Amino acid sequence: MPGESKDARPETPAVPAKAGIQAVSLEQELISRGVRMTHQRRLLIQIIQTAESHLDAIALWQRARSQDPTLNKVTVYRTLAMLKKHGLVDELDLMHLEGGKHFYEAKASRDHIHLACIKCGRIQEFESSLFEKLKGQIERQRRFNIKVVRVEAGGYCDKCREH
Amino acid sequence: MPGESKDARPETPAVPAKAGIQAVSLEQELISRGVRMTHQRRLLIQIIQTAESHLDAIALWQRARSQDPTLNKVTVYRTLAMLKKHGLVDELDLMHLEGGKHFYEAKASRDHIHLACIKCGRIQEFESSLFEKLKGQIERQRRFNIKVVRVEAGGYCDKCREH
DNA sequence: ATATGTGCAAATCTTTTGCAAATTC
DNA sequence: GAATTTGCAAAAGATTTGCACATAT
Repeated sequence: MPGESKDARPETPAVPAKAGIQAVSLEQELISRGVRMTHQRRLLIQIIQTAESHLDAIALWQRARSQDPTLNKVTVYRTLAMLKKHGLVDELDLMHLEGGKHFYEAKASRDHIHLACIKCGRIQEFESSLFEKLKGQIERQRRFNIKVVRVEAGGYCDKCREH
Repeated sequence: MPGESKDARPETPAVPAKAGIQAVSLEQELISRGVRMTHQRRLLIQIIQTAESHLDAIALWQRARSQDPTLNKVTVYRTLAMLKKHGLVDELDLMHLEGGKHFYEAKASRDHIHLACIKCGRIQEFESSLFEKLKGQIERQRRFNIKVVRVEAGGYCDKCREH
């Protein structure tokens, strides 16, 4: 399983996704990159693309199993690793509100921030041009070539604010 | 066989020692909050405060053990949970360059961004007033009461940039 | 035909839990 | 002395690996 993991750092650095891969094109995108398509992969990426919330590996597996009961958990991890390597999904922690789980979402056209309410657990998304500016500042000032960014905030949402 | 031993990437370069809450005051802070002090806790917070890099639970445990060989790993996890509960440490993932580990640092006086190089593994810190503005924008526009924020970027550092 | 992906079982790693003994206030 | 914390052993989760078999191109 070359390129997948054993070593923490991917031996082949992730291929960056150009910002903005449309929902429909994930499969096409993979094919164009020479990735072999299997029905397991098709099923998994379809679920990821249409999920209404952020799924962790097990949740994704459970949904996939309802369509194909033989699909193995390991295949889910391997597929996620492959998508990550291609920069087609973002991996989130959502402030560890649910322990050490990792959550996934199809790479959005524009980076967004995740706001996790520590009281009710709701996850909101937030886009901002300031965020884009901030990225530009980092790239310029540090000459750092950003491939992925993650911003997560934990706190109280409007409905749960303490007075 | 816990620890950094199996990690292939060179030891992460030093990151400036944290001094958000002054070295001496973490213990005072805990005491003032009615937290019972034990020599285990004193040892652990001293290590966290003086660490030159971000430590995960096992790395912290190994350092502590060299001072007190009887200190149990479980105590490390429990102490970290306690510090997190009091908001005295920040928990980081550093873009999962090292798998699912969580890293800790004493809460700094000013939030900063972590830049993780996906090639050499170096972690840089970055402060910016744009970041402060962004937080303000989130709080106002979403009426979201931020308690913790984490910004992490993965990419190529100035020394590892491609081309 | 052949490289690549999958399922299965087992291994790793990280973190959590139950409980008796030790420690702090 | 009562409440809290620790160590130890064991459990629980999450993710990875080795290998024979199945599948895609």
